[in-house]
Amino acid sequence: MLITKRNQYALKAIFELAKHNGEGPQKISDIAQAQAIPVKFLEVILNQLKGSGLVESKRGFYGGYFLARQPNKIAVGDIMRYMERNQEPSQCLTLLPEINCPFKGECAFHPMWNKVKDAIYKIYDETSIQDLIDADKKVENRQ
Amino acid sequence: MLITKRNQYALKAIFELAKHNGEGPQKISDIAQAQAIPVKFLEVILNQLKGSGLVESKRGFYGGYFLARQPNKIAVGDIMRYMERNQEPSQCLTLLPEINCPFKGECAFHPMWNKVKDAIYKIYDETSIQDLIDADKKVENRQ
DNA sequence: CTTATCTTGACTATAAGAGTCAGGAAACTT
DNA sequence: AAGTTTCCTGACTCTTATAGTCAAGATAAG
Repeated sequence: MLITKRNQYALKAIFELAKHNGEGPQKISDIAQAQAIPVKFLEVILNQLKGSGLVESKRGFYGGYFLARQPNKIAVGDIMRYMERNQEPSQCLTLLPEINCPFKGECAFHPMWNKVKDAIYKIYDETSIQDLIDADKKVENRQ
Repeated sequence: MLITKRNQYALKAIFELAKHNGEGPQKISDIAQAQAIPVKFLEVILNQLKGSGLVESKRGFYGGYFLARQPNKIAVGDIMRYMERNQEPSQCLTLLPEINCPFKGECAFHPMWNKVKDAIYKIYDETSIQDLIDADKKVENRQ
């Protein structure tokens, strides 16, 4: 599938943090519940996300996670790019099958794959977390 | 990954058929060799592709596969759309994780996913098999 | 009637992804 | 200082989509 669960969860977690931006650290368990993410899995993901510099954490009693920047300064593309870079097992899972191509840079399909990749990231980069929050509020009001 | 091997193979097979368009039926084994695809797997894929109406086949001695339309009348999007529709096991593999979204049509991410999907298919639909052939020729000339 | 080729459905294998477990380390509370 | 809450970490298992194979059958040409 285009977007792994892991990446979706990363996005949702940051979305949830943005919702409570300025309210101090948010607990993993709360984020997990709000976004329907398995707690233990989310621990792993958020911990991984710290490496991106997009989120920070605090341990102990009133600990939790919080955003390192304002939601309007975080693009979906920032998250996706980081998560794709950090796919451990192999590189075969990255957005496009560049590695599998037996003809490498010379293959006839490459230009098209690149266009696709660019088109996807154009949208990701145009969409900030704040935009998603705004969209979310609209949906809520409609109900 | 964004594009499964199966879908890549489907695209490559049709690309290969287009290269020899007008020369009569092409054998599966030849296509497989030219495009580095496991023969038995390609048998399955090409057979599946018949359902799309993009390719036709002929059995027996001088049998094989051939295109049902001219390469400039086949868009990559035609192939991709058909292959995505025919992913058997579950629908979770389709291009975007719509089914997995616990908030269905109301979720804040949906508009973005749809934009991404549209952007991808825009490129797929703008690219004909003939375009790929032309790109391929250019690469060959450069060498 | 023999050979080359596609046809078909069931089958197995692999690997990526999803998710868990158990224990450890920091920070706050009392 | 002791106890609780929370994040941290790495190794581990489970699931399932995807990849690929097998074997027997059908059709067309020579």
